[in-house]
Amino acid sequence: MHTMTVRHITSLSQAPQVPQAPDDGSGRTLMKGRQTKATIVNAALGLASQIGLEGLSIGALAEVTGMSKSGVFAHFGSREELQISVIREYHDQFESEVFYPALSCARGLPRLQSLFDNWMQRTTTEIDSGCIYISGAVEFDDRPGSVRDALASSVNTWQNALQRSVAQAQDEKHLNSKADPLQVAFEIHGLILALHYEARFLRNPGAADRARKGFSEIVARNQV
Amino acid sequence: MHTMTVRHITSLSQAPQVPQAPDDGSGRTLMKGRQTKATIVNAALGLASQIGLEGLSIGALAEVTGMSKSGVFAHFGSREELQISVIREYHDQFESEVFYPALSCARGLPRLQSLFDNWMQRTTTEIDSGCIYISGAVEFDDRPGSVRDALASSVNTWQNALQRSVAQAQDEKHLNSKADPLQVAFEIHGLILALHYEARFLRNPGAADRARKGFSEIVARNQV
DNA sequence: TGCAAAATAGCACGAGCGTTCTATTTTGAA
DNA sequence: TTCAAAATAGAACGCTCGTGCTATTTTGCA
Repeated sequence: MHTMTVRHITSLSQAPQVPQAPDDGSGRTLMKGRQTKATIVNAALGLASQIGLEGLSIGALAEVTGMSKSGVFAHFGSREELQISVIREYHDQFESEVFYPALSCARGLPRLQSLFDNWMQRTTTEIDSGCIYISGAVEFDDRPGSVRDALASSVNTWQNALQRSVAQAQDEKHLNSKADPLQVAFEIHGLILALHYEARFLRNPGAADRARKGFSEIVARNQV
Repeated sequence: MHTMTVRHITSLSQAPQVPQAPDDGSGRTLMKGRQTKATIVNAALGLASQIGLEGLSIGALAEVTGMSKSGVFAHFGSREELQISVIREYHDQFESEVFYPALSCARGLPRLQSLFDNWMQRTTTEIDSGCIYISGAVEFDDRPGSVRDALASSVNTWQNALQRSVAQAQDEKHLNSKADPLQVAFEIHGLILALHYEARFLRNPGAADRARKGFSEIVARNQV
């Protein structure tokens, strides 16, 4: 039927593609699509935490959010873009739960201790929920592409922040100047990974205490 | 039709299960199915190391071995049983590459050092190939079932062996009797996990050296 | 050498996947 | 209140998956 509706052929310089800024907080001028997308990404993060970024499926996501598959899909254009959105969301949450709060502690050892405490707090939560920095690493460790790149970049940002904090503790003479920030960060990372592995997979009790003990030993060994 | 052969993974020497002993070496009396199954399991282990136990597909396995899907399938009866066979094979290889060779070193610190060296050697290889004890942990950390059980049981066997070796080093007065074997094993495990994560996923150079350095620090701290 | 049993192949099934195309509903500025 | 644009739904596609059936080939003792 009357399919030949003549399209309005406008000029090549189109109207703004992503129509005006949503101005997130104040309600109005915020297009509904943005909030829906945020809802989807949050649901996706919850799903991906448990079953992994690779286990994430648009069908399951549609069911959880009460939308249609194509409705969900349209917000991302591809599964990869959805996965990247999830990584970005996790990155933001990690930053605001672990990194930023520690900035209110004094440079040096206090801040390093705070970074570790916050990280422990987050990891303890993730014993139940799962962690996409850990599961994603094994899912994408030899699967090149934009998802892997986004994940690695995000993890690297955090690792660098941790290493900087160790170096600052050296500057403040809280830690021995002979210590190697890369070495210290490596060992701390190992404690977190072992905690996640032994508590979440093996369900061994006491893993959190061992991680904390390990951290204090690392600090003690590298103190001036 | 299918007899459930739930074999005990933790036993050191497993008796041949169903039809009479294959007498592996000499050719005769060795049913062809057994060698084919061994071929499949080996191919499956290679595949699973790279893409994970969950990524393992019977179709891909059939292609790799030049068989039909149903031909491959018939040897296992289910995908789960195939995954468990792979875990068993990995367990055996790990035992004979990491655990048994260390038994020729003297009880105590020499044997513990040998266990760690062999483990490092194996993990270094797995930076390229992948490790199903690590990838499997995140794939099955909240997916109950026989695959998870087999994996956890296998990992626990190794953890116990490691802890025993630490305790023996205390008996031999090589390590401080105040040390906690669980704590020491936890920290060593963390070093291996960090090595795998940072070398395989992040492609950071120098991770192996940092793991070795970490081990020697743990030993030094717990020495009498 | 014969022949049951074991091993393997061929085929089809139902389900779930990401994605595309088109139609419909909803939105929000003019 | 109007109406183009944005958001969402619906249906269909080609694909791969694990698994179940039935045929065919191969094996290895009698």
